[in-house]
Amino acid sequence: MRIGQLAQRTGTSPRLLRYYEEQGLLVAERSGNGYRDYDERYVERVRQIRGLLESGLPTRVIKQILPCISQPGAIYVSDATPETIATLEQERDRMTERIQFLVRNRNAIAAYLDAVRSTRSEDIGSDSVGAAAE
Amino acid sequence: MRIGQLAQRTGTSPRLLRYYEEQGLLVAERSGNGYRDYDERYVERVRQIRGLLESGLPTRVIKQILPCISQPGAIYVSDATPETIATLEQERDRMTERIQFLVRNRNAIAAYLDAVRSTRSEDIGSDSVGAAAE
DNA sequence: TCAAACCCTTCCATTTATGTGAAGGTCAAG
DNA sequence: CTTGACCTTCACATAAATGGAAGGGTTTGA
Repeated sequence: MRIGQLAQRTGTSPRLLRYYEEQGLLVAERSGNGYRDYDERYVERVRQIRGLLESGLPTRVIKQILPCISQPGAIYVSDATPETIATLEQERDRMTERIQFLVRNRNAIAAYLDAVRSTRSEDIGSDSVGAAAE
Repeated sequence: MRIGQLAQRTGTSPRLLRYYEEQGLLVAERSGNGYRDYDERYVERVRQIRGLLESGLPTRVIKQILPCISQPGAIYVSDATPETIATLEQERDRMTERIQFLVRNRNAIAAYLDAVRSTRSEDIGSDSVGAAAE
């Protein structure tokens, strides 16, 4: 598929996909006319890039971990240098920390919202106490 | 405590803490001489700011959610406008998505590392198969 | 007491990372 | 032969953070 369609299917823009290629994150094949040519797997790959970026990982790191987690089977296990492995272990641990941190804070927000809900319903009376729960 | 000490205890710099104050993220009390005066709770607050920023949340959002999750008891429940509540609900959900995404990818990395480990040990022989497991 | 270390504000410039806009040209299909 | 999608390239935008200088007050400890 061409760049426009991939952009559409991933909710991004052609511009952004070209930018990712420039950054070495998402290098496309080329068809005869010079157009970028993406196959189906690129859809998921773009989503992963977006997600990792939104989770605060820098492109430098994404570039390293993406080839390892894009392959369904661990076919490409061989091309892992010791440095890459070290990076991966480090990032795995960083992600674990980040997850714990986010869970704690998400729960704090949720708790606050619950508290607000009870306060509100106390203020108003006794109506709709459990309404609109998650 | 003064700004230098807070910086030291949070692994940041005075410069950054002043910057956060400028951004409305971390407004300090002032003692008589004009020096910023931080109490113990600011340590955790700084860590929360750092963590949320590293997790990809913009300052605009952090500014809104921080007052709600900093209070141990939900004392300050009252000063929540409907818009704030909407933001909080939205961010709670976004964080949930982010958590799920991170867990999936962290697990993918972990699985890859495990695969590498088995491959390596197959290559070498039968030694140290289950060593250094998480 | 006095110097070093710390603090203050303000201003301005720069860096890094992520992303967007637009100009000028090519390709393909109706 | 026009329209729309694509190409490259250069410039610009935004957010977070850093650095430094000017110019001046405060604390601390030798």
